[in-house]
Amino acid sequence: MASGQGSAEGMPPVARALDAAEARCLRAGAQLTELRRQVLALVLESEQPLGAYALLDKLKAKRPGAAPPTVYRALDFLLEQGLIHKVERLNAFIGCVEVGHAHGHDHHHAHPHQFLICRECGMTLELSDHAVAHALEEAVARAGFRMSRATVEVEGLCAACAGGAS
Amino acid sequence: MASGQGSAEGMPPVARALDAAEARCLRAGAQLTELRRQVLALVLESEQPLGAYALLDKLKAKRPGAAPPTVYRALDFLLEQGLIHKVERLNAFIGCVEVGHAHGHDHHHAHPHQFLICRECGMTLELSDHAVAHALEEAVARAGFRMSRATVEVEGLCAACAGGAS
DNA sequence: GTGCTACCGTTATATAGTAACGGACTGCCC
DNA sequence: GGGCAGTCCGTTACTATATAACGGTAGCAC
Repeated sequence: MASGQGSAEGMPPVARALDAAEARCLRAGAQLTELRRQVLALVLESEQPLGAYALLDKLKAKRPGAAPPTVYRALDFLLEQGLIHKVERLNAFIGCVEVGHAHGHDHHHAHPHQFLICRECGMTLELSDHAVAHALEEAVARAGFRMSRATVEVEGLCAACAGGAS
Repeated sequence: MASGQGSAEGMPPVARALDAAEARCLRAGAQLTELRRQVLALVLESEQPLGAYALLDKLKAKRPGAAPPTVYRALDFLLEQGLIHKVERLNAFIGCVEVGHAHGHDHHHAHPHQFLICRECGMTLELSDHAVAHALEEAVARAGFRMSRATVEVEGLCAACAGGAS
């Protein structure tokens, strides 16, 4: 396997996600190169969404010559493969929680998802709420639109931060 | 009235919207100054969402000294008053369709809304679908979040563009 | 070999957004 | 009237985000 381990048991979450990404790219006929893998690892290691330039800074530790196009090209690839998402409100990128889950069919990319962003602590949570997705599909169809991708992002207070200060 | 006309009948839509905006600001105790009015007019005159710098270019016709802060300050004000929305996916601004509608109570700002963006022709449609808003509220609450603002933007094909090319 | 493609390094530039300072004006209090 | 605070806006400079364009290299088909 990609991480050189025989099984997913006991592996750190990031390594497991990288293996899942590797497998997914293989199936899709896409190449998860070393650069892309490094960028994906950096995104996954971060708890919070990471801006492209923050990513670039981190990347420079391993790849001194890295420049904006280096990260953006990798990010574009990862977005296309559905391995990460972009949080539009933050101009930042975050790992997709669905990668590595078992699926009956390949959803190529762009599964329905929603982000909850805490304006206090910055924590960002990904939901995959079916009811929201369904309601949105209906509304879009009623308007005569054909949907290809949806961005649903909520800014607010997470449970912890809402508890502290009203 | 602000536009110097006695009634809304027969007025061009933009002028009517400007009057509504004026009234709304009055009620809110906010000042719709000449600059802010000009920026709002430019946003309303455009069929499609307008970027801040596109706006700036247009504004320079009337206000040669205009600079980025000129537009951004006006846009911030208009956003706060709920007179325009920002389309995050496009980094662009568009007039709010709800202004001028009759409301039983003042919703200060931020009514629930969704954008449908045609990737072919760029047309952007604002919805105010209650089912979507409701589903989202429920999902957010289940996650223990307190929502303050939501961004819902769908990229796809409008009826016209979907009809032409499958 | 030649030609093609994908990937990436590199430089430069475009686009989006803010910080910070100062001047003009208004309203208010005394 | 003088002083004071608040709002609005002009102006300069700057930060942050993203892309264009060119060139090199490695792999592969023929």
